[in-house]
Amino acid sequence: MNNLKDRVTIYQVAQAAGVSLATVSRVINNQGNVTPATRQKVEATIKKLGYKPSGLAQALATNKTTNIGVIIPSANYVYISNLLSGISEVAKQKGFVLTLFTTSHSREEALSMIEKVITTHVDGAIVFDDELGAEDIATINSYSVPTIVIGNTITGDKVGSIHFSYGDELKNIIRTYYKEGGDKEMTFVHVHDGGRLLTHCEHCFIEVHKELGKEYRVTNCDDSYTHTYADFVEAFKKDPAAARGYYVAYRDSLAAAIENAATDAGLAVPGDVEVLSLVGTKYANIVRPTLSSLQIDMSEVGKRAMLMLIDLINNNLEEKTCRFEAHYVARASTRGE
Amino acid sequence: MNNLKDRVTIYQVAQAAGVSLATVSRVINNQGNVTPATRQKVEATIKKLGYKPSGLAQALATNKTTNIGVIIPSANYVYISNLLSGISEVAKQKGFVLTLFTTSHSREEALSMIEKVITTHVDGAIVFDDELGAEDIATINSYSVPTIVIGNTITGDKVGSIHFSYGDELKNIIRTYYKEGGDKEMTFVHVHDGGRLLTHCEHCFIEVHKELGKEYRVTNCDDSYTHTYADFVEAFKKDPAAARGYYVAYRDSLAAAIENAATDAGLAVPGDVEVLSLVGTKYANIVRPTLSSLQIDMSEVGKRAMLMLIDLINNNLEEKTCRFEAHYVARASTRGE
DNA sequence: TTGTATGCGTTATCAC
DNA sequence: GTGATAACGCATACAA
Repeated sequence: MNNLKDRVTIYQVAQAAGVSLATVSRVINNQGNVTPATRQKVEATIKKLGYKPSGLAQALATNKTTNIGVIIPSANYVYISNLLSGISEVAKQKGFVLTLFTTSHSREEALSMIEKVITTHVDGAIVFDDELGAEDIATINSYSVPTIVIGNTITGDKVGSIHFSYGDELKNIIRTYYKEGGDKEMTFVHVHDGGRLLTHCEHCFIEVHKELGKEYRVTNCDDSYTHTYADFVEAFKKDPAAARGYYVAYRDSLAAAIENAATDAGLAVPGDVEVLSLVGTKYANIVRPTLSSLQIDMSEVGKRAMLMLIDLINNNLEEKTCRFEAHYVARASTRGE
Repeated sequence: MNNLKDRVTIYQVAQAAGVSLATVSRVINNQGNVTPATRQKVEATIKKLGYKPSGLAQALATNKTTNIGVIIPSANYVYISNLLSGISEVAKQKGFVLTLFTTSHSREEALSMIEKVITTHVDGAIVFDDELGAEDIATINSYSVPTIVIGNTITGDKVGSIHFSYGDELKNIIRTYYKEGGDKEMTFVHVHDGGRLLTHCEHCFIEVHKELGKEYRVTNCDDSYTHTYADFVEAFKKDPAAARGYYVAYRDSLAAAIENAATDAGLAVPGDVEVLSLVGTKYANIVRPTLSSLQIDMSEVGKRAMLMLIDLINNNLEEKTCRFEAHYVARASTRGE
């Protein structure tokens, strides 16, 4: 259990080099006021002893960890790892390190993770959890640790946010579809605990249908390719006539499950079945037929979030909120011209 | 910059509750020897003041962070996020937090990350970096921070390892292919900086071909779906006759690029072109034709790594090394019966 | 049961 | 230029 016991400390370096620990500290931090001679002497013994300063003690003394807390749902979706990858890239470049806190689509867990983030003493945090509401952001704000919330519009003194414009774009797609003669009934494929982005999209989906006076369906599916595929194959085979429709799915793999099910059930895509993926990734382009999708470059979102956070930490953040437009890419899974 | 300045300390709680800070500390850590009355009093003021203990100070005092350093290549491949997800799950369950260090397929960077891990004062580390060699593991070992290395067989006093049996299984596949009448020439699709796992596979690929006295090809491709797809489409269209072959690709998306290119160039899969993916994920089952692949459940690998690490930290690790078998799943992208 | 004193490994403010 | 010394926020052995 004494795994860190044999750690070389600054004091041992000082003793071995025959100087005071203050001098060693100066050498480490590249501060002036130290003779080249003694500097070399100290640096030599540092190398000899294999000394590495304790980030812990440094952080305690300076009140600065170079540590960013990242709260994300544990599910390993491609778009989340893209986000993480973007955050990570900028963080590394700017000298920060990421501490990961994963939640499982539950508001309570997200809140408890936020508390954990506080005790972990991070310089800032990036939160991507769909379950968080306004009052939760207020809680975060009250801790006064700089935070960027992704997928929300709420801001605060120490809280900035990035949100997505999925709803409007989805509405446009649907309006255009009917206007250009689309005649299939649309089905929104709902996922349990999909988060507020999905809820928002579903809300918009229903709204625009009511506005247009069109019929629509909402169906549930499991958040797994395999299950969804099996369920739809069964449904499609049981009643091919009823299968005909335009399906709006949350993610690529779910959308792919539906189009694969259709194809394997002998239905034509997009002839009989059209499919739209809301959160498209590079896989929208890999599966066949290629998936029409709404796309947001989550890696870019991650980079932006990290940059905003750094500004927020330095009290330099001008625009506290930032909007990412989802843009529609029509591919082969829907009709188009 | 004084973002943490207004943090409530244990001392303020003690003062507000009219007790000594030692008592507060006892309450926090649920130690006995404290009257229910004072306990309640302290807990009340903790809640009132919104006190959260500083993990930093705790770690410094106890010489224990509950922090695991994870070194992975920054590339956001699905199999890596699966690994991370597995690690994360067990870590959370066991009360550890993950600090992420990303590298970019360079040995130097991996080594510098290891140094960073040391200063970050983690309780243990999990390293998944294909570029690390034996001497590097020795370096890790010298810091005596418990470490699990994934993708390597080397161990040390404080170093355990998990390795994969890709090579043998790949050789079996190739031998079986020829034995059962497979007549296509095989091409190993090489990726620059693909890491030692890829190198190992390539080595085995060549070895078994020499053993069998068969011709083979090795070609380079870019580590990106889009580029690889474009390159292969061009090549396939230019010379469809030469295109005929069995291609061994590193990952699903690369393999998918090849089979999509073949299909789109008017070639039949697996009639004219057969494709095998070395590191299969769930996407092997989603793309069409489905991809024959070697599979290892990276999430399971992650879980196991974390469990081994915990044992290592507690000096309880019996088997310092562990082997994961890659198993072959024949799907529609290769001939089979 | 509770309080006091010391140490964890640094940085930073002083004197010298 | 260099060396004592006090923080940083907490845990803990020891004393009361």
